Amino acid sequence: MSPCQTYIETLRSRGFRITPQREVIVEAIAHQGNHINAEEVFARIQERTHAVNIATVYRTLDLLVEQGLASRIDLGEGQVVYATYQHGPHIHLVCRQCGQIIDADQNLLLALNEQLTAEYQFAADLQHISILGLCNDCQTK
Amino acid sequence: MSPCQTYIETLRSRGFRITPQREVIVEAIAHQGNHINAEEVFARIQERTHAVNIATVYRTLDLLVEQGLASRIDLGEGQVVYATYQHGPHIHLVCRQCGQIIDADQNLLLALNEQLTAEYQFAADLQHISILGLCNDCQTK
DNA sequence: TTTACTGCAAATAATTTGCAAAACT
DNA sequence: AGTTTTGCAAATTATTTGCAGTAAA
Repeated sequence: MSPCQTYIETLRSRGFRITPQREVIVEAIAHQGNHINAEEVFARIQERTHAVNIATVYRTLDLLVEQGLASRIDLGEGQVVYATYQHGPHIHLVCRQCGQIIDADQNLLLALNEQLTAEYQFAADLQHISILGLCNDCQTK
Repeated sequence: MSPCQTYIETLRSRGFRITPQREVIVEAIAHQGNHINAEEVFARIQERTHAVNIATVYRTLDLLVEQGLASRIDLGEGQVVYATYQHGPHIHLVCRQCGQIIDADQNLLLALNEQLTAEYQFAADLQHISILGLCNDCQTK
């Protein structure tokens, strides 16, 4: 079963109705291996059909996040992106200059996470970590 | 010389004009030892005088950030706060549930920062780091 | 048939901007 | 005096919401 079918079946099994809109939205986010924002999901769907409204895109993305099938990542500077859980956890390195997003291995966070737990009793949401800074190219400019 | 006088003098020495608005805004952000958002700066000033407009608050906060006297920290979930540099660098642990912000020692980041530099050539902006998660109280609820 | 879901357009919230008037230096 | 800065109100952007109609189950 393809990943998007799995998401659809999970929603159905939890009593949600499967509409054509939900199907194309799930397909759009699941096919994008990477993070994608709501407007991009909308634009991608519009290329083929105008049968989905932007409000429905937002509502469906919210549903996926609520149901634990996707995560919403706030990159800072007003950028919010979504990704399904098949796109595993990692650190988002966001370049303040060019906007590029580098995905870094989340293993780098293991030590930090342990310390946050031990010293601050804080359960960091590793799925959502993003760090602002300058990428290699933008440092020299 | 008090910290806010230092900020004012720095601005003056760089050729910016010192208006009463800028003085009260600098005072508001410098007195708050902690981070504060634009609306809070505005509200705090309004308690005494109505002589400052919200647009001016935003413009002055931007100026302080541009001039390297304060930092803008995007906490995620649409929350943006400001703090002067006398409030040193640290990690902001933001509770997704209750909104509480815990300031963690940035020394925890030193190892991570080295790895980001070595493996990704990424210069993380340590002044601006915030991590979403659940605080101790909200974990048990 | 029932009631969840969608489309539409209006509401919201936080921030930004254009422009003429006010005020630092 | 000359230019920077401010106030005001309108624009912007991303997202949310109310409500009546549509369509899954």
